[in-house]
Amino acid sequence: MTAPEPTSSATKDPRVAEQLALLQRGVHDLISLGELEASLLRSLKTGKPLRVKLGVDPTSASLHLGFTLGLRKLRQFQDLGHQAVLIIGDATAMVGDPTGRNKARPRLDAATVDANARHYLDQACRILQRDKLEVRHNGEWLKALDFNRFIELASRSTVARMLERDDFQKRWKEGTPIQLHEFLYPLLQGQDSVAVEADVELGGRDQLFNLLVGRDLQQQNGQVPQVCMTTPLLLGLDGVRKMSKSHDNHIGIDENADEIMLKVMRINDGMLRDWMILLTRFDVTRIEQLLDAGTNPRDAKLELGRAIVADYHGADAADAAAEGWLRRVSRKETDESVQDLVFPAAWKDQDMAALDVLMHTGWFASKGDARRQLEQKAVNFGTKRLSGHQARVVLRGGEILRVGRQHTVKVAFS
RNA sequence: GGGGAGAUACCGAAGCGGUCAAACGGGACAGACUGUAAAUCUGUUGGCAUUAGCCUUCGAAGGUUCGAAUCCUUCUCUCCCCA
Repeated sequence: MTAPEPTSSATKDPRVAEQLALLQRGVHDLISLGELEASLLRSLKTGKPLRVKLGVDPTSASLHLGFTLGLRKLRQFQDLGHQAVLIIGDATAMVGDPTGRNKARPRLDAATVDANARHYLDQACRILQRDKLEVRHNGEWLKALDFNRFIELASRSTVARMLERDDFQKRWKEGTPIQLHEFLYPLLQGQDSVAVEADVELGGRDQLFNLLVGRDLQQQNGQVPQVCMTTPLLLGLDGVRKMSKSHDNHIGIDENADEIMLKVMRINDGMLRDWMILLTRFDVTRIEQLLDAGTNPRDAKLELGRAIVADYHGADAADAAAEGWLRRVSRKETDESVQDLVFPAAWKDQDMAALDVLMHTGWFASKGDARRQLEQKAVNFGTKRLSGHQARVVLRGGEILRVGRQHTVKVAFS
């Protein structure tokens, strides 16, 4: 995390200073501060809002918190009266951004991209102000590139320049294939900046290279090169790697309130500061207070979870989720809000093999899997802990069935 | 165009004719411990079966053999070196 740099002494206008203070929070790279100041000042003088671009490739069906850093930053620009331009990379999604990959992204077909794009936009608008948002699909101009223009674009960079990149270099050394079209990706993204005449482009820190290409292309097209602003990479739930679907360490913004709360509570304490800076509007004093040795990290985390849930489900849901977590996880109380799981009516009051009951839940990939849970004393039924794969139970209705930390339901009948 | 190397379970990686459902590490899951975590310790980690055991898996398809992840043939994909 980069601490906010002091704004340069050249800043005379207090309104610019104010905008900068907000915009610099949770920013990793800023190319450059001076240019951003100048742009903000120019915008104030002319009354023309800055065009701030953020590109997302609809490569999967849903967004996770990692993606929201850029969206949140974009929202800040919106709040300051600037023009947010969200690029849906329907064309680039089919190329596949090589950034940070250790292998080529699978290329997607048009129908999938299309479906994803719609869903993305929906989710992005939970953070952005929809009515003030300009949404563009880059297929609009990229798919219209003719052969000459395309070759010209490809001539704007060199193989050596591409190979300088960490991700490519790693793949090269490891002997993982790099496909030719992957080299084109940064150029295409840069072309987007030209097409929408971006003043500022946002992206994750691993996108810096791509963002910088945009500057070059704009300059070659007689435009003022965009300011590049990157957000840090949000660490995933494992606390080691960046949040990513493929690492399965993500929190999806369409997950329900309790799930989000549960996951937030399980991040390790060391990640608290970053997450609060990046995912909440807590001011600095608040954050310091929550991180103070006198505060139980659990309570700080609960605040964080509440703030995150509130963004996507509202304040009431956030309070309920926090309460629920305290009851269920912290105090291990069973409560009324546990969901019913319906069993066949014929099973009522019957002496059953616990194994069959577990298989009915659909939580386990195989009987062996369920058997293991029983052997490992992971299964609680009512007030009893079951033990051994031959355990038997009698379902009467209303009992709480809990397996490990993941699953809790209340027994019901059809 | 020429020469070499390789494809093993979720991932990395051993194994090179039987003792292989396949070492080891990571991940994941469970239990103990805790402030929710993390760390640590313990256990589990193809399917079916109460045990014995049976079934399916080692890039794909064929073949050799009593027996193949291990040998042969063809195919697919990848990497490296030289042009």
